[in-house]
Amino acid sequence: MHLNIKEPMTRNAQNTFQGIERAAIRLFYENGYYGTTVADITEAAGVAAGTFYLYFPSKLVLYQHILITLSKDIRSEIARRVKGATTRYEKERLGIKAFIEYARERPEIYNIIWESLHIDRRLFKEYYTSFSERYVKGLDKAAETGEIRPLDTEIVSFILMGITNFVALKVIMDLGSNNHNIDRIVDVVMDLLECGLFEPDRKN
Amino acid sequence: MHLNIKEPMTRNAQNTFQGIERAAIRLFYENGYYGTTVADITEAAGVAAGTFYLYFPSKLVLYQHILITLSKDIRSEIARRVKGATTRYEKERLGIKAFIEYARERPEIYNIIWESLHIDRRLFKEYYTSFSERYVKGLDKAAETGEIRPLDTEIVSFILMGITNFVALKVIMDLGSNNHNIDRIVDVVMDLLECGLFEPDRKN
DNA sequence: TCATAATATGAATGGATATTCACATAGTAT
DNA sequence: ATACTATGTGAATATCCATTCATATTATGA
Repeated sequence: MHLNIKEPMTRNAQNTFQGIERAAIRLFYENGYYGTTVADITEAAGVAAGTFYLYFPSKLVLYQHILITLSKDIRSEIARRVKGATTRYEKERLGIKAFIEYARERPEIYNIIWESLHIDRRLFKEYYTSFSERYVKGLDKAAETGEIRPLDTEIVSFILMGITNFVALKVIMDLGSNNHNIDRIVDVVMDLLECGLFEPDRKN
Repeated sequence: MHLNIKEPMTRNAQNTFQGIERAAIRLFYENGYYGTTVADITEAAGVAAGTFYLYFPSKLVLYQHILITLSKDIRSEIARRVKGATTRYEKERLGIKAFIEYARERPEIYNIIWESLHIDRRLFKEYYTSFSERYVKGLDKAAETGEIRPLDTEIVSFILMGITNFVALKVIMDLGSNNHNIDRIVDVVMDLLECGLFEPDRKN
C-alpha cells in the first residue's frame, strides 16, 4: 500500500514532518480521529495549515501512516522484550507483560489501533490477522516440541490476544481495582494458562 | 442518566420512533457514528429531517440511547441462555457460546459498543465495569463452592471477557479460518479453561 | 363540528473544517 | 550573484451537516 506521503528532504523539514506526526499521535489519542482537526494538528505542531499538505495528501493518509508506524513499533518492541526467553512459557509471560507495560507507557498506540475499526476496517483486519499469524507460528513450534498442548493454534492466538488486550484495557483505563501491580496481574494470567480455571475434580 | 428523549404517544409515532432507532443501528454499524449523518438516518427511516428532533435532542443522545438499549439486550440475552446451567463450568460454556452467537447474529451491537470508546468514554467504561462486576459475583460464588480455583476474580473476569470478545471478533470479521463451526471454537476455549495451555510436565 | 395537542415537513441557517492557492522565504549549487 | 528547488504561510474556498423553525397535517376528545 503506497500512501503518497512526501518525505522531507532537509533537516528542518524533517523536524516539521515529525512535529506533525507527534502532534497528531497525541491529539488522535486525546480526542480521537474525528475529534481532531487538521488545524488542531498544525497548531500543536507550530506550523501553518498549508504546511500539512506539503507532506500528507489528506488527514486520512496521515492516520494510516501513523497506524502502520505504530503497529510496527509495538510489534518490534514486544519481539525485543521476548527475545531472551528460551521456553514457550517464558515467551508467553514476557510477551504478555511487555504488551501491558507498553500499552501503559504509550496508551496512544493502543487507542489508535482500536479506533482503526471505525476508520479503515481493512487496516484493522490486517493488523489483527498478521498479529495472529505471527503468534500461530510460535505456537505451532511450541506444539511440535510438546511444550504446549495440542490445540487449534489459530483460535488460541485470538484467545491470547483477547486476554492481553483486555487486561491491558483494564490497566490503562483503570477499570476495577489493583491496576498498579502489573507483575501480579501477569501472575494471574500465567496461573490460568498453566492450570486452567476450574478445579480438576470439579469440572462438571 | 436522563437523556431527554421524547417518548412517542401514539401508535404511528411509535413506528416513527422505532424506524429511526432501527435505521440508526444499521447505519452506525455499517458506516460508524461519524460516517452517519442525521439526514442518512431520517432518509433510511423514511421521515423528514425535522422529525428526528421531535424525539431526540441530538445525534449523540440517540447514540447513547441505542448503546444503553443494546447493552441491556446483550446482557439479558446471555443471562437467558445461561439460565439452565447448574455448574459454573456449564455456565461458562453457555455464556461464551451465547456471546459469540449473539455477536454473529447481531454484529451491530458488538461494533456499536466498541465504538463508544471514541464517542462517550464514560459509557464505555461503565459498560465493561458493570459487565465485569456481574461476572465477578458469579465467579466469587463458584470460588466459594470450590468449583473454580482461587484466583483474583476481577482479573479473571477481564481475561474471560477478552477471550470471548476476541474470539467473537474473529468469527464476525472472519479473521483467519474455520469461523463457521462455533461449537468447535467453544470447545477449544473450554479445553484451555479446563487444562490450561501448557503441557503439565513442560512448564518451564 | 370544533378545538387542541401531537406529529410531520423540508427548506433555511450557521458553524465547522478539509483542502487549495497565490505568494513568501530559505537553502543550495553553479 | 543568480537561478532553482524545497519549504512555509494563512487567508479564501467550498462542502458538509447538525439543528432550527415556520408551516402543515393528523388524531382525539368534547
